[in-house]
Amino acid sequence: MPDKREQIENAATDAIKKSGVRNVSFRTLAETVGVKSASVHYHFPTKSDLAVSVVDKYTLGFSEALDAIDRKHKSVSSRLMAFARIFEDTLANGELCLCGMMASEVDELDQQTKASLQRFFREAERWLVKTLESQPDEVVSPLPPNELAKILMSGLEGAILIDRAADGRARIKALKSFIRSLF
Amino acid sequence: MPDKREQIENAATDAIKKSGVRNVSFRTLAETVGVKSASVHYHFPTKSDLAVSVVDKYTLGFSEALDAIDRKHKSVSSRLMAFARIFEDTLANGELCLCGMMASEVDELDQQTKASLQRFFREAERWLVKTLESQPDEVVSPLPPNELAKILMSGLEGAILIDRAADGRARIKALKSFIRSLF
DNA sequence: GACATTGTACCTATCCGTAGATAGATTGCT
DNA sequence: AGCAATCTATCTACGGATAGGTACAATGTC
Repeated sequence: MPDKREQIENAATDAIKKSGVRNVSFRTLAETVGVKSASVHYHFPTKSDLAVSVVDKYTLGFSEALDAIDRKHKSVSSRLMAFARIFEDTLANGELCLCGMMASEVDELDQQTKASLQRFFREAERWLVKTLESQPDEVVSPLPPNELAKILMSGLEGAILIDRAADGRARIKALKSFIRSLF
Repeated sequence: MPDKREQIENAATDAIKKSGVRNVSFRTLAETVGVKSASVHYHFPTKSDLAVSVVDKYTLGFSEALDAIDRKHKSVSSRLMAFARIFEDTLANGELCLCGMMASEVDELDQQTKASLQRFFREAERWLVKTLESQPDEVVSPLPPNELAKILMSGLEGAILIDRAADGRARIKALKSFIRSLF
């Protein structure tokens, strides 16, 4: 059993992916991990502290997943498909990408949390650009890697957003078709 | 000055586009239009009633905007660019598409509201398919209209979601490049 | 035309639940 | 003894929702 602190972070991550920061309460979080809400405040004095920790941890985990993709897959196309599969799995869990969800709440986030959030998208897109540039001849598209990366990221975030609301997975499938069409 | 009822709907629409249904309160809404919260409950007994009305009204307005596009633009490419511009304008206002925002809250919506929400995406994508099929030779893509429509819709929803969080408009621009690349 | 009835659109006041946050006592490990 | 982690108890705030009342216009009836 990990630290209570870590359990709280994990519970918060799950809850936020399902219904956002606003819907996560210290009380519910506390019940989930079996402590009192005051104890949650001990580890994370304010909700903002919790949000920043959760985003940073998520970004780290995402980054590690990308490293794992680089190790397991060698072609650009299989790397991109593996990238898409991360989103597909998230959708299968009835969740959104944590940062996609929090992006919808950006109006209510403080500067620190927002900065962490922006870092997530920057890093994800940076990996996509790096991947697309690694084998320039492999990709057949008139669009530069820089723009393709943003199209893919936006498309995948939007796909799970809509598919989840529509109780389907037609959009994530379409995004995978799009990736295949690039090769 | 329109009906109070309509004023309430409009105020709710604006507020939801900025920070979601959860963040809209009967009290704030009432203050915005200059009545008491009980009066808002008079027009919309529950929050769900309000949400359904707002989504349906938004869908109607969106549909009318698409009709206007059909009247003003004749080529597929200019129609799609005009479609993208709807999202671009929304982003410029610091807002999300009302239904994109509500899609992120789908866990907390009741069945009626969810059904209305799904109708919005169905209709928007139906227009895209119809538009893409209207001049099959004009579009150069190996992907079927059906999938292209979902890619475009997901991409645009995701683009404004991320761009708003990132204080930029790079992603909506990339989506417009994508549309141009289809011709 | 006059009077009673009903409906519309608001009001004041209040209920009950939940939110984030804090103070201060308690426990338990080293 | 001292520090970390947790507790109990409580505060203030705001949330949706409801009860019950008022003013006034519309409608129906004699």
